[in-house]
Amino acid sequence: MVREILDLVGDKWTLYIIAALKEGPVRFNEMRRRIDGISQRMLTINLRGLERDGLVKRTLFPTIPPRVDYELTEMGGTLLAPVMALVTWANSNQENIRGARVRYDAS
Amino acid sequence: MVREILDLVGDKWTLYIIAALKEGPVRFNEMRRRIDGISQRMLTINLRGLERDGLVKRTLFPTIPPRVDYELTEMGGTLLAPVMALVTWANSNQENIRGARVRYDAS
DNA sequence: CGGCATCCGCTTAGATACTG
DNA sequence: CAGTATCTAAGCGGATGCCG
Repeated sequence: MVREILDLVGDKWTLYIIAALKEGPVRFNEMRRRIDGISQRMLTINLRGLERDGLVKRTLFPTIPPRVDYELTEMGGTLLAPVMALVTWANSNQENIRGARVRYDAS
Repeated sequence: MVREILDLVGDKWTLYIIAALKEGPVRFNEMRRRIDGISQRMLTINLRGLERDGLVKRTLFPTIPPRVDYELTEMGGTLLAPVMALVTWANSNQENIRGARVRYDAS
């Protein structure tokens, strides 16, 4: 079960979705734009999963055209810190990693 | 590039490998046993990738039979904290997530 | 023991088209 | 705008066999 959850939070897109929601509610297409490279299909599937797991809340405004807001739930908010720690780590270590790769590939 | 790194840490097995190395050097087959469900092939491939990225150090002892130790590099060690934060989060929230799923599936 | 090479099925995700 | 449906290829990963 813990395994299942780690597979979830360690999923390719989950990190980006959580990070994209850190400022507050975001509409569907706005998220697509924020998460470079994600397809409509993948965003939908992953958002459904996160909603099912109680990490993301979906709010439909039945206007025309329809509007849907996604935001972190309370539990989703508690995941933000660990996720952002990872993002920060990635930012600060990109140079080191690039260097390591160059050295490795050279040998 | 940051994207590439996040894909790395968000990889299915990376989190487990890093976590498995937190106590110190571990031999290949010992890791296999610690990481439930990973195949030899996947462990090898992922360890190579992490070695290339400078996160894991591989030490070969040319004895018979051969012995190979894997351990976190200094940079790999700095990734431990964020990763363990995620693991801890997964542990503390498994009940909430299970509950959320039951509620979602019921509706 | 700690791999690498090959084969292969099956999931996954991207592209595309369609809808309320 | 925010999806759903369908198709397809690409690759992920498991199984197996062999090797130093």
